[in-house]
Formats: sequence, structure tokens, C-alpha cells
Amino acid sequence: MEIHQLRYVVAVAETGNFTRASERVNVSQPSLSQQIINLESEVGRKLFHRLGRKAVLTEAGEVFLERARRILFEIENAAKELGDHPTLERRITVGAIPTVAPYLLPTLITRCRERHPNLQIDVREDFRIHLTRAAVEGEVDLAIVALPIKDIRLSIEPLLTEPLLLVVGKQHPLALKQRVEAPDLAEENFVILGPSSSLASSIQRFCGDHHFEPRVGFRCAQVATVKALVGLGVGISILPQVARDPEDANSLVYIKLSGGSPTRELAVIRHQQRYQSRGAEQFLAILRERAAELAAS
Amino acid sequence: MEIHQLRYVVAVAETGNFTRASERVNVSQPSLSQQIINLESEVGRKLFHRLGRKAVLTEAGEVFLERARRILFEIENAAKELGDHPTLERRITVGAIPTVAPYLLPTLITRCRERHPNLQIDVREDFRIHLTRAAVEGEVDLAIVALPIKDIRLSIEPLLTEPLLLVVGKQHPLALKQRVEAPDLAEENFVILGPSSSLASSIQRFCGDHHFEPRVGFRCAQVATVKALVGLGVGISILPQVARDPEDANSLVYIKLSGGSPTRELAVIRHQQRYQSRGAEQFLAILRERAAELAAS
DNA sequence: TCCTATCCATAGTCATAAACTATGGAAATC
DNA sequence: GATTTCCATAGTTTATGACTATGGATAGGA
Repeated sequence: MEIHQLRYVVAVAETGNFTRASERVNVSQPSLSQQIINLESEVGRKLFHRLGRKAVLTEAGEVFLERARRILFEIENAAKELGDHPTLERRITVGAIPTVAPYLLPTLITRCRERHPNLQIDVREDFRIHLTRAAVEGEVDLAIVALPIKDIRLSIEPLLTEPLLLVVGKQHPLALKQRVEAPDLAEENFVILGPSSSLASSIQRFCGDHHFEPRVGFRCAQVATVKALVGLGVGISILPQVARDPEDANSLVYIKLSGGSPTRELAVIRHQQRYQSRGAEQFLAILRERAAELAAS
Repeated sequence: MEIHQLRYVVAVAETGNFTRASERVNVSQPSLSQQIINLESEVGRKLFHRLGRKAVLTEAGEVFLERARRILFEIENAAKELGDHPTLERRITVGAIPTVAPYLLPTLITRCRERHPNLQIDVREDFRIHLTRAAVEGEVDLAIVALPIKDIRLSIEPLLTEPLLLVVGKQHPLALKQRVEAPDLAEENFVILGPSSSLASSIQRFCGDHHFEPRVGFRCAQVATVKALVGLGVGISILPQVARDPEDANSLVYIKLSGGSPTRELAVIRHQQRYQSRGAEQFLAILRERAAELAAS
């Protein structure tokens, strides 16, 4: 007897149909069918009559269904109790990509400390592909990343669509132009982050959409390095608006491109089936609040 | 969260030691260790302090242990309830090898019908290797087979040590001898069952122990065929005492070999972890009773 | 009554998880 | 200080659960 088998039984009982149940629990119908058969063999009882297009619980199936529901409820509560226990310290791990971490997390963590002093937040800054894997493997509770992401094991909640701004040095000719469009960038040298960066991928996709390949002159590991080099005038870049810093005004100019400004969509991901602790819920509420603020500005 | 992980947690809690716990649940220590680590990662809490040679529950671990025990108890009861339900028909499948099935099962089933009218017994006659696999895969609840058997997934309960008797035709020279020993058989033609038969294997092993290879003249599929051929005088055989039939006296002579009579040990096997239903328990009690009777005769 | 659609079960294949063995590091014991 | 006993990691193998393709049975509609 396995937990996924109990879930499948409950799903079939509630939908009346193996196919519908398989859609509900995100497996293929033959897979669910086989697991129900395996379970029936193990407990030595038929749990469902297969009546043409209907799956109907047998008498034994009705008895078993109550037990299955109780077991699943207990399992849910086992995880919940650890997450919500009044005396156990709450601790979560949050991931964020490098073009989000230094700009969003400080505000989020500050608010969390103010409102939920008992909540400990560990941070992991990493690239999207690593954070995706970490979420799947339960190494982080939540991760803030840029879309697109495809992994059916993850729950993906969009947060905001964030403008990406052209950034040039104050002495750069483009800094003086009234209107800058994508084709204006075709001959420029780009300073961007490394190949693991989803922002770097977004920039290359945006340029591709405008039928040119960006001339990548510099690959950097940190946004601060990108800013420093752009400020020196050796190239241009594109950064998310959230990366904008008041101090940047000394040497940088942020420009919203005319005729279709690039954007990226930020989302928060977590494991589809992993219980979400009270601490994770608290953090998520603050994250949603901050995302709404950013979207409105 | 998986059921085997809960079992491992309980085992570690009760033994205080990963190594001891792994022995208890029949997996290797690294495997248990890895599963505990995976579970801790999933629930986001340390469940055990690893203090040198001791594994001690953390506070979270103590909370979790209660839940784990409750879940495992519910799971045990889910299976038990189906097996013991007062109104659900009880039905079990019993396997037996061909040199046991026709001699033991009729008596057992008759007694079961008398004492437990609500118990339905399905029978599967097959060779040991197939019954072993069927028990592992839950296709039979119990199976009566000859030893040896090695499979850690099975629970093996010896039933009785059964004499194997030499069988010859009434006109056979050995029928008239006062004392027959193993070397007397070295030049005889043997009539035995097919290569899948564990009895055939036992005969060959017995002859091997006496430093000769049996001359196998006939391979048969049924004990009745063996008896018929031996009665005709075309060869000799060795059959378990339980196969002896009053009608055999017309044409056969059963002889207990002097100087070390061959035996075989019958056992009943079942799946180690599968819940044993009330019906299976009832049958098993009758089987033990009959085995004791046979052992005394 | 026949055709189509919708269901479940089987077969074959593939990917992943859980098992293994080998082994290393740390701590306890002698 | 050496040895023993524990747990964790790494690499490999095996078993399980997933997939797709497809067939048989049944229900519904024309």
C-alpha cells in the first residue's frame, strides 16, 4: 500500500471515472489503472466495479475509502503540524535569481521580521535552472524566478510583469536621444550577465525578435559589475526596473524603449505536493503585497 | 512522504540507531539513512540528532513520530478491516505444489468448510518457483511448498519434515527385499516428475549425496502417471508419504529406505509485509493442526 | 442496427527512486 | 593512540511508476 495509491482511490471515488481521476492527480490513465489494480491485488479485494463508463465503489471499496481518506488526512496533518507547531521555530528557505535577490529580498525580509518575529528565513541566491531543481527536490520552500518555467512538479504563481530598461552611461549618445527603439541597439556592444542568467536569455530573445543578434562584449557575474562597466561607457545593457538604484543617477541613464519595451514575468515557484507551512504562507503574503506595489508603480 | 519512510522513522526511534533500525526493516543502512534525509528535507525539519553513536529524536521528531505511528496504525487497520470485516465475504487464495495439493488440500478445505462456512478458498496448484513469485507479488495469500526457499520478502514457517518413500511395482525384485538401501537404487530406472518439480530436485540431491546420478527414464507431469508407470514395472520412484493412497496397494509397494531415508521439509510461505487477514489466519490454524497430525503418524 | 466515442486494461519502453556495495569521516570505546 | 561503530556520500544496479500505443468492451447517437 502506497500513499499515491490511496490518492488515486479517493480521486476515482470522487470522479466516478478512471480517466477523470487520472487528470485530477496528474498521471496518465493507464498508470492510475495499474496502481488501482496493484492495490486491489494487495488488499485482496475489488474496490471498484467497472460498469461500462462508470467506476462504482464496491462494498469493500466504501469501507476502504473511509480509511484512505483518514490516512491522507493524517499525512497532511503530519506535515502541517511540523510547519505550524506553536513552539517549534518556523524556518523557511527562499530562493531568488541574482537579478531579483538584492532588490526584492531585503524589503521582503525586513517586513517579515517586523510582522513575524518567529519566522527565520534562509536565502539562496542562484540561477533559475538551479532554483527550479532545488524547488523540485525540496531544498527551497519558495523561489522567485523569471518565466518561462515548465515542470509539472512545480506550482507556478505569476507575480508581476516587470519592465526591462535600457541602461547606458551618461556620456553615451543614446542617453541624449529623445526616443530610442530596438533597432538603435543593433550596432551597440552589450554588457550582460553570464550564460546561466535568465535575464541574459531574455535579452537575447528580445534582440532576436527584432532580427539582430546582440553584440556581447562583456559577460559579468554581478549586476553591480554590469552597472560599473556601462557607467564607464564601454557598452550598454538592459536591466530590470527593480534593479534601479538612486545612486545610479551619478553615472547611468535608464531608458524605456519606444515601440515595444522588453519585459519579463516574475513568478514564485514551489513544489506542487509539498505541504506549505504557515511560515511559507506568511512570506508568500508579503511577497504578493510587494509585487502588487511594484506593479502599480 | 512515503510509507516506507514512516516505517524507517519509527524503527530508528525505537532502536536509537540507524544501523539497528535498518536491520529491523530489512534494508541496508545507507538506504535507510538516505530515506530519513529525504524525509527531513521534505518536511523541512530535522527529525533526529546524530549524536556520535546515538540517534535521538529532536523536538520536531517527537511530534512527527506520533503522527507517523498513527498513520502506520491506520494503514494496518485499513488492510485489517477489509480482511476481517463481519459482512464482507472472506476469500483467500492458497497455493500448493503438485505433490502436496491433491493430498493435503482436500482435508484442509473440508475442515475449513465445516468450521468457517464464510471463508472462500481459491486454490492454485503450481510449482514452487511460481508459487514463490506469486506469494511475493500478492497473487496468493499462503502457499505450501517444499524447502529450501530464500527470499527475504517472504515469511517462511516450517510445517513438517515428511518422509520420502521408495515406490516400486509389486513384481519388482526390490519389493521382496527385506532391507533396501540407497546404493541399491544406483542401477535402477527412475520415473520422476518434470524438471520444475521440487520433489524431482530433492530426489536428484538425495542420489547425489549417495554418489550416484539417478537414471531418469521417464519424466511425468502428474503423480498419478508416475504411479501408473511404476505399477507397470518400467521403473521406480520416490514419493512423499502423504501421496500414499489405499488403492496403491493393488500394484505398488512403498518402502522406507534403510540407512538414511530421504525427507523433505514442507513449509507455508506468505508475503512478509502483507496484512494477514482473519481468513488466512483461520486457514493457517487448520494447516498447522493437520501438519501436527501428519508429523505424529 | 451500425458507427463512433469513451471508457479501462495490457504490453512494451523509459526514467526515476530506492535499493545495493564500497568507503570515508567522526566519535566513542578500549 | 588504535580500533570499533556509527552515519553520510558516491557510484551502480534493480525495481517501480511513469509514459505511449493500442485493443476490447460498452454506451450513446444517428
